[in-house]
Amino acid sequence: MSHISEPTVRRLSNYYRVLEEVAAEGKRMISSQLLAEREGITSAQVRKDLSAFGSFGRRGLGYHVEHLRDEIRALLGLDRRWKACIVGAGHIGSALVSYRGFADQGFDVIAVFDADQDRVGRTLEGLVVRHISQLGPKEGFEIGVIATPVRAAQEVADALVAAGVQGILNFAPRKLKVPASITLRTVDMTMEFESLSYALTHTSDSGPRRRRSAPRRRA
Amino acid sequence: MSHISEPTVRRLSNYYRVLEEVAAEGKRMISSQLLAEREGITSAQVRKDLSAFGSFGRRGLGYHVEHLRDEIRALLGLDRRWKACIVGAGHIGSALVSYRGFADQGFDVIAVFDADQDRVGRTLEGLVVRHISQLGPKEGFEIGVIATPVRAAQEVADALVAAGVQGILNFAPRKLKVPASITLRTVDMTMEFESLSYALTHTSDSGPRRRRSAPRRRA
DNA sequence: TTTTGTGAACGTGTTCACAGCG
DNA sequence: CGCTGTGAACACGTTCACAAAA
Repeated sequence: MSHISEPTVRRLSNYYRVLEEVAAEGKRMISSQLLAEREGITSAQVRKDLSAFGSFGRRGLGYHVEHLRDEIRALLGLDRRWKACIVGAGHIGSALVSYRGFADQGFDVIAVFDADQDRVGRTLEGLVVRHISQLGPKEGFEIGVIATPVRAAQEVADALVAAGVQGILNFAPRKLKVPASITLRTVDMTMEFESLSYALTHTSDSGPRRRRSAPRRRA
Repeated sequence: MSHISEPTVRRLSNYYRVLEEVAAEGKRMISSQLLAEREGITSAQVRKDLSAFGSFGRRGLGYHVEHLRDEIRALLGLDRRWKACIVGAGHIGSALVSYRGFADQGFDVIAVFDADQDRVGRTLEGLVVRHISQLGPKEGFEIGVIATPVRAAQEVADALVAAGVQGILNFAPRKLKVPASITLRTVDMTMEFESLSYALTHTSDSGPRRRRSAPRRRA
């Protein structure tokens, strides 16, 4: 199974959700063609992705829905739970603590930290917000979630690494530096806003109006 | 400037943030090399990206920080404001209404909708939550943000399109169908969780433990 | 016949390396 | 000399097309 590309893992995530739906609909088998249609991709892509992990299908029949779903669940590591903490009890941090999807995917949020004394001591979903200085290796956090303002993000990342986490989910719009042994995923909403803004500016109405002078051509 | 790839636009977003920082530090010029280092990419990538839009640099000197920052701001369409509404006043929706980054990037959230009568009438950041049935074309929303549970997402997307939005920012973990003329960007946290879970499962400790029986080889 | 699994062909995005210009 | 702008080379991911299996 050598090396798996990032896009493949992301699509695996999608297949998993589709398979859950299809299983709920009671379908027993599904072809790569049908899976592909739900995702808006080609059937060859689906087969390539899946074949990177093994031979899950049966020629002439397709894939067994529940079996494939369970295989993918295991591949994604969703058949176990992770001990997670959230740093930052502001708007986003609070929303994340309450977010059902976290628990559903196997993330147990067992602590919330913040640097602001006004927030320390408050209760969020049954968890008392603790001061960031209490973040340490004793509680065995495996995953840390960064939901702080940008300026604090790198410092918090360092603290999480020192506390022994293996993975970090970063919601601050900044590229963070972590040791190679730590897995980092960043959810950068700012980038999505700007990508949307770009697309809206450069489609339909009036096009990419050039400010000042005439359009230059390259030599 | 023909066609610009999605990755290029995303990096433009990053360059913009770096340039804001560098400008604040008082630096006048910056080379593609230095810009690249901050992003962890190659200098050739930076030059290729920028040259797709014009010749912003000076050979032997580099790029003028403030000038380049302003050019990119205009390219991303950040030199204007967008009228936006948020649908879903739950945890995530509430967090987004309060999110500073929205306003900073030129998004003016001027309305919040929800389907739940218990939430309708509440106030979020000075905005009264209104019932989803009031979502219509009269207020001239240009961008709609979906912050509802998955099951409502497609229906809300349809309603936003009917209300005349040009772009949709979707926070529900589902691939939505919208007309080709509408720009859709999805922030799928679930996918990031799962990608993180995958990475953690397949690195370091014990590797990708195979459940049941021996690994099959392909024929 | 249907549909998978996969080598080969293709296309797209990244990196190299250097000509060109300040 | 320093650094940009860019064609050419390269790497990587997607799609094609078909042999193999049910």
